[in-house]
Amino acid sequence: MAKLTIRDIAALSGLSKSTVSLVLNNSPKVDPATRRHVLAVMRRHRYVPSFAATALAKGSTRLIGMVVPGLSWHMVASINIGVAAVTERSGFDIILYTATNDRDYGSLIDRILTSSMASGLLVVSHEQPLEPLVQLHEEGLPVVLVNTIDADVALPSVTADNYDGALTAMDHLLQLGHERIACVQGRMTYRCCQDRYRGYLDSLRSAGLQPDPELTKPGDFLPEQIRSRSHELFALPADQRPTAVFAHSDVTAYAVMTAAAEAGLRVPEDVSVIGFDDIESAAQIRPPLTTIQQPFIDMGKRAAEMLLAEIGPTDDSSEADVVEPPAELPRLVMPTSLIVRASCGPVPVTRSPRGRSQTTKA
Amino acid sequence: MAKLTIRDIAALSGLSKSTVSLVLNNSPKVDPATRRHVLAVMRRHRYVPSFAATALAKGSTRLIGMVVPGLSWHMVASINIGVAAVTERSGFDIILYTATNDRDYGSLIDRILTSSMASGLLVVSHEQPLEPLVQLHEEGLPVVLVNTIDADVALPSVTADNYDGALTAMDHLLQLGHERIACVQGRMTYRCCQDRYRGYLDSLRSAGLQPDPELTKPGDFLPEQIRSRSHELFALPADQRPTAVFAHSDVTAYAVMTAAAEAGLRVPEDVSVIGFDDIESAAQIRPPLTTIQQPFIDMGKRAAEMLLAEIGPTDDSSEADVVEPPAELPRLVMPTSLIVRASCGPVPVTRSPRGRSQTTKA
DNA sequence: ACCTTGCCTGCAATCGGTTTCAGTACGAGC
DNA sequence: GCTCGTACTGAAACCGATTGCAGGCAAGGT
Repeated sequence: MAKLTIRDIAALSGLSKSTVSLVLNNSPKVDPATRRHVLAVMRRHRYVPSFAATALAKGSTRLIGMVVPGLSWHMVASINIGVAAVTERSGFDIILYTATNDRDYGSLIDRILTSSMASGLLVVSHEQPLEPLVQLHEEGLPVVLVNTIDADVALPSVTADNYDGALTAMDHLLQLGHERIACVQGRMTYRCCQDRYRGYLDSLRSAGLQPDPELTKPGDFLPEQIRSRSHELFALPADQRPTAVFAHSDVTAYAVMTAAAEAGLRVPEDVSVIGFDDIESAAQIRPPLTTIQQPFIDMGKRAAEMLLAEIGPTDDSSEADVVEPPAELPRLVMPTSLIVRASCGPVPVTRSPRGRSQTTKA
Repeated sequence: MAKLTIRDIAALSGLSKSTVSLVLNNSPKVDPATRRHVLAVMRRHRYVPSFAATALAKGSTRLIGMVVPGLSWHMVASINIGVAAVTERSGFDIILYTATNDRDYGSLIDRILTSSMASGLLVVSHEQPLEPLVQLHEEGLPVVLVNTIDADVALPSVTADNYDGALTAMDHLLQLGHERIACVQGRMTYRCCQDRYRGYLDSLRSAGLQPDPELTKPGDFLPEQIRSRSHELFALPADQRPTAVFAHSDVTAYAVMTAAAEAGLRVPEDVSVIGFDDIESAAQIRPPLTTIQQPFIDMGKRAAEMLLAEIGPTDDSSEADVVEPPAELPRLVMPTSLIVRASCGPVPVTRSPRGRSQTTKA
């Protein structure tokens, strides 16, 4: 009943505290037979070393903090799968910080890191200022940003190649013959959305097309707003109306498709829609959504690996000029991939009868 | 640079270790002025007491474990919002356990609880055997089940009233005049799905209708399977085809609607579909889904509150016959609510031209 | 018979707090 | 001038591990 301590295990197995501790720490200086015996005793009595005591003595908790903007996004759920797979394998556990609106990040980070509650921090899609993190990182605290939304900060990060993804999406539409391609943006304060929009613009321009400001609509990931702005798009006279829409996310694409249906337009016959993310339901809706897949699970894995690598070597390297990582900040940019389903088709034949010349491809 | 300790703060503020500790623990025995001074010194030097040391000394981590089956479900995300709101307010943090396929639950639970890493456990929609948890709970370890899928176990729990929700859903359909109502089931090993099915059957029977086994289809929450089984439903001859479908979840309802569209049936004109959950996109799809809302956020809150209540009173009550909670296991069953949108309509008039006699309504 | 080597013991310090307790300094109240 | 209460001190024990070190004991090599 009363919690067992290492001392009890020592007594029960007829050995000394030191030896038991050595067993716990996989020291090679213990006879294999003895080790087995001790482990058997532990198992029999369901002994598990005190987490707090171990943490205090070792100076490390084997806990990593994960800050997320909420769990409801596909992205977060997927990243977590990757992270969990890696941390679990390495015997780390995850402290979850759901970043609600009003939380005070400064003190949160202090709580986690300064109290050495967590050995490292994984920050997913953070909307808050990152300066405090940069400072802590310079002081030697492992931090990795996943899917960061900020412009370049001096922190290791793992992101998807949003710019290239946008290029790929646009390429797909261009190859189908579309020229009047609209863009329904996500939250433009996010780096990823800026990148996607940059890709949109560059792609048009390098195809010799002039981006039409009329065809760019803010959406901010809000279904209602997306729908009403899409209606503006579809209400345009036929020769100005877009034949395709590049949506900054899959749920944005859903809303665009809904608006299209409400406007009496069929997807993909009248208008093509391409999304971004490849969320689970993308394959299930009607029509199945063509989209750009982001490798979230892998991003989670890689991020966790990077973090563990940063943590690993020196468990508490408060000694010795710690400043080794100026070498080069690891910044992983992972490739996206085009998933072709059924929401994009060739440009409607009835439209644009005048001499469309296929612009030369790069 | 080197981490500050309570001893440093004592020196810096010209006081003793004891006093500083008293300040940290909000003891009333410290002069308010002194307290302010100490706090100022702490803030100035960004001191945060060591998590491990505090945990060791106090015998409690203020960490609660949350075991979830994955983050990708709406349910889990919502429950977490509620849980986080409560724990955050009480200064607890959450250790997240994503229950992947192969994880060894026994050892996991030992790690968390026996090592007193977490002061309590919140188990969300658990598919694993619960006996070890029951045992630990009897030994005095706080556990609360949220949205449990098991039959009654001797553990405190918070669930939605799935049976009543099913009744409400069916009532809605019955009132619209439907009599041939199909049921596309979820994972029938889950308690919640059993309850929903029970509600379906009871509702039919109490309306004087004979449940038609032909109209019950397993779905197991798998979109592909749901679609193909729904096709069987819609391929039935017109007089045997269901005029309404009660789907065991919203995503199930989506798949049913997709199948309907593929079969050339319109929702709700030709067939009504009602879901269960009220996930975010339910209002966004076409047609907006009528569904039964589960109060997940509140469930999370209540569960967290129950858990904290169990933890709260006695921080480390290893003394004194701990066995107080046999009194009554708190089992909270929370009401669901019908959200009427547009996916359900009156029974089609064109159908059943031959002498369908409207059975007497209750 | 001597020296290694391998395995283990016991003791003690350490991690950074909490908590208790006897004791002190100081000002107020009588 | 005495007592009392308040606010604080300093020392010490404690939480349950890790780690280092001196030393013991037995088996094995030479």
